[in-house]
Order: sequence, then structure tokens, then C-alpha cells
Amino acid sequence: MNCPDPIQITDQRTPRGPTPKKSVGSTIADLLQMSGVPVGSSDIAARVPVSFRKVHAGESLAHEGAPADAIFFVCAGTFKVFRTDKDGYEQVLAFAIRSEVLGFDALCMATYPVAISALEESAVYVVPKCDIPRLCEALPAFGLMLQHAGSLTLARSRELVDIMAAVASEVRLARFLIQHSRRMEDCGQSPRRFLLRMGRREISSLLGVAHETVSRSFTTLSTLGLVHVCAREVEILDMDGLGTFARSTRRQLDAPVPARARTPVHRLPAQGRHAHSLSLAA
Amino acid sequence: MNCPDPIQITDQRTPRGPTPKKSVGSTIADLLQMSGVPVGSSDIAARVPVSFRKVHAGESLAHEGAPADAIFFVCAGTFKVFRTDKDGYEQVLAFAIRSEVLGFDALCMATYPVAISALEESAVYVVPKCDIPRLCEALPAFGLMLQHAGSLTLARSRELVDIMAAVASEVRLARFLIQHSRRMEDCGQSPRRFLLRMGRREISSLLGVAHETVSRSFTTLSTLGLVHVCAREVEILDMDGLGTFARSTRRQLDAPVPARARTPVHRLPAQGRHAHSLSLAA
DNA sequence: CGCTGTCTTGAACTGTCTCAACCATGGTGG
DNA sequence: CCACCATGGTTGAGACAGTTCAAGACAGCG
Repeated sequence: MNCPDPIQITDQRTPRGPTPKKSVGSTIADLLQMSGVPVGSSDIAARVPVSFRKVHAGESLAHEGAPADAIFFVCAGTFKVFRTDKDGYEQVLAFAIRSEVLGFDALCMATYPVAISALEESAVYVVPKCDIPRLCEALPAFGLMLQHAGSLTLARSRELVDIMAAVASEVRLARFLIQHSRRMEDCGQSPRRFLLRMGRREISSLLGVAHETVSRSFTTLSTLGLVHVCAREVEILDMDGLGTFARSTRRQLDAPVPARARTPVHRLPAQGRHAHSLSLAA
Repeated sequence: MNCPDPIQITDQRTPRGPTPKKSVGSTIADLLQMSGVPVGSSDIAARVPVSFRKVHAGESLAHEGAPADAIFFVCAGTFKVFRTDKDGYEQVLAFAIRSEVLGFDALCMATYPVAISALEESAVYVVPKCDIPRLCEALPAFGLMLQHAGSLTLARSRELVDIMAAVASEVRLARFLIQHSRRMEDCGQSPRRFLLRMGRREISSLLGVAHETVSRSFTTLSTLGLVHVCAREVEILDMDGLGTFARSTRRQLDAPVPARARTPVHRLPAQGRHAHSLSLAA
């Protein structure tokens, strides 16, 4: 799995909406636009300021159990949402990229139930919790956008359950890659080639397997010719094949199986498609 | 595990708020009150009607992929939220009881991403999606309540990830029981004794293990004297012990372990507390 | 340079899945 | 009334996949 010739990830299209580079001048209108809500332009939204904050790689936005005074909207970069056990094990719950809301689950409690930290140089819009009622009243579009963002986060959280529901570790990884691919596409970046901002360990935590298993699963997917992996750079070679592979489910288990029609396959025989890609990397 | 003398589950305290028994006359005020939002009484909320719907055991509230035209608030009963794979495997994503919102994840899309069905005789408030913008504008408290409910659902979805993150199946079951206990308590029912409305198969799906494993895990927890189980009736005998057990994590894996201080324990020796309870049931 | 952290690979162990019985229950209908 | 079936739960036994432990490659960095 060593790659003498790293992939060049250059075809990143420009994300929709402007990405403010300055700490001042951001308004709710910017936030609404980023979130994809068709805000009736020339609104008062353009006159309500929102604080904008840069977050350095490794820096924390929220600590588990700390008083929750604000929610955030990712403007740029990547964040990791996680919980830490008493024994120090770090359970990753989600990765968040542009336009996602962070801290939505803290709206119903006084403290953050999760920790949030940046995986790279990032930036967020900050909305103090105490401002939310006023904002919702003054700008109905904001309230609806917040609902939409929270709804999306919930839907994605359930996709994570889909990942962890898979038995085979390679299937989990395949599902993760497909979801990640889709989200990259939603952000205007290439769905086929991207750079993972998180390490194997963090992926393994999200997937619910040991980090060594993630390594091996990457190797397997690569051997099957579905992806090309080089450290944290990923290229999906066969999107359809990866999708089919990701759809392998837990052996029907006890699903209402009509007759003796049980397939004795446990893990897909991988229907031997072009099984190179290792030849590329070795 | 056969129980000749079933537990009597009788100490169910009355849930807070009224439980309308009629299909007419429900208002947003009822809904707000159920959700625990301190609605400024004598509001217009008391004059805005909400439709109330009874759902029979086994009946579906929403089908996966069907047009999403409404969200629901559980008034009484228990619901199952799940997804069905192409191959018929049913992945349970959540169980919902009184005051929880259903369909929140459909706010950001046109169709329900999940199916919802009742596990027993139940009832819900129905809020058409198209009414939401108007309701939010006319009744800011409604919008805030919806945010709160969505936030809670997200937080609970993340608790499910905590469950599935546990390696040992008994730990998963213990975590499930503790969460269920807490939710029962929030509903004004006993946190120590309750009747599971779902079958072993549905629990196994939520936990991400085989249903036989759930059976064995129940037996284990029972043998440890932590719980008393009789079919679907559960009594938690040692809440602290169950909590400690549930906190057993995946072997620190690769957590920053300072020195050679690794504990060679994999699954808790269960610090042998009163290990009867099987004697009670046999 | 050694050090540290990330990633990979190998080999042994073990917990869960899988398959297969078995029991209890409840409904059905002869 | 009882045979019959379907459903849900429990238990046993073997096989396999993932964890665990161990070691090595590699890159970044003070």
C-alpha cells in the first residue's frame, strides 16, 4: 500500500457561495445563502451581522460537558464530533463539512453532549443560543433554515447507523466512502477523488472497528479494484461496483425467508471485476 | 429463562400532561404542553387546532420513500423507526415514546427516509409540513419546540451510536436498557420495571447483533444479578452495577496509553455482586 | 539524529454469527 | 378436544471474522 506517486487532487470545483476570508462583515444573509435557503434577497437578513470565527487544526469548538452557549455553521474545513469515555477511548460520532450545523443537539440541554474539534484549518459562523429566539422571530427564514440543518444532521446520523449495521468491515468502509463521496459532491468538490482529512484511527472509531481492520479493509477494496488508496488520498475507480459492494447486507439473518432459498454467501465473492489497482500502487 | 410467575407491572405513574382520548379538540397548546415547553398560558396556541390520530398496533405512520407530508408527535404508545434493505433485512434505527417527534429527518427532503410503525396501540399529533412555516411565524413557541424536539432526537440518535460502539454484546444490551430506563422515567413511568414493547429481533437489529445473541446477553445480565428478565418484562435489580457494566468500553484500543499500564481485562469480571436472580426465575 | 505518530502487515485468540434444535404460546379448524 | 401450524424465545455447537498483540516501514520534527 505504499504509493510512490501520490494522486494529484486538483479538480476541486469552487464551492457554491462566497467564503468570507475576513472576520468582520458576515451577515445572516451569507449564512442563509450558504445553507442553500433561497432567501428573498435584499432582506433585513443582509443587515444582521453574524460572528465569524476561524478555527485552527486541532482546535476545539466545544468540549463535552461544557456550557453550551452557541451553535455553529461550518463555513470551511472539516470537523470531528466525538465523545470521550472515562477510560479515554474516543468515539467519533460524525465528521462535518461546509454548511453543516454543529451543536444542534445542544439546543435541548445546557451543556454540549459532544466535543467538536477541527481536523484542518477551518471556519464557522457562530450563533449564540440566546439569540436564536429573537432571530427566529425577526427572520422566519432563519428558523426554517435551522430546522432544515438539524433535520439534515439527524438524517446523516442515521446514515451512520447504516454504516455500523453492516457486518463486514469492508462493507462498512465502502459505505463510509460512498457517503463521504456524496457529501463532497454536495460541497461542490469531486466525488471521485478526495483527501480524507481524518486518520485511520478516527475512521475506525466511526466505523466501530479496530484501526488495523480499517487498514486491511482499504487494502481489500483496493485489491478488488474498487478504489485506489494512497495514504489519505482516495480515488474511487468503480463507483457502481463500490455501491453494489456497500449494499451487501448482514446475512438475511431472520428476515422472512420464503423457502430454502438461502444464499450461502457471507461476504460477496466480489464478482471479480478488474482486480488491479494494487499493481498501480506497488 | 422461563418465568412461571410474571412480574406485575403496576407502578406506572401517570404521565405528565393530559392524554386526549378524543379525536377532536386538540390544540397546539396541548402539543406544547406535552413537549414540556412552558407555553405562556392563555395563548392563541389554545385556539389553533391540531389533528390527532390513533394508530393501531402494527400500523404504519410512514413508509420509506413515500412522500413526506407531515411530521408527528407521539402522544401515547411506542413506535419503531426503521429502514428496510433491498434484501428484506430490517434495520431498526430508534424506538420512540411519548413526546418524541417523528419524521423530523424528513423536513429536509421530499420523502421519508425511514419507515415508522406502531408497536402497540398508539396516538400522535399530526402537523402537516406545509403548515410549519405559518405555525412558526404565528407561534414562535412552536418553532422553538420543534427545534427542541429535533435536537433531542438527534441527541438520542447519537446515543444509539454509543450503543453500537460497544464491542461486547452484553454491554450493548446494558446500555440499551439504561437508555430505555431513563426514557421511561422521563415519561413518568418506573425506570426500574417496565415492559419492552419490542421483540428480541427488533432489539437485536437496534443493537447490531444476532437475535440469539440478545437472548444470551439477557441471560448473562440476569446471571450477573443486574436485571430480572421474564419474556418482555424487565426489572433492573442493580442500577449502579448495570451502569458500571455498561461503561465497559472497547479495549482502549489505541487511546493514548501513557505507559505499560494496560489492563488485560477484556470484558468486566462483573465484580460478582449478588449473582442470584436466576434462582428467582427457575 | 533519535523520536514520535501514523499506517501497514503478520499471527494467534476469541466472541459472535450461523445453523440447528427445542420449548412455550396462541390461534385455527377438523 | 386435540392435532396442527406459526410465532417468539432459548440454548447448543462449529466456523469464521475481527480483535488483540507484536513488529516493522515511513514521514515529520525538535
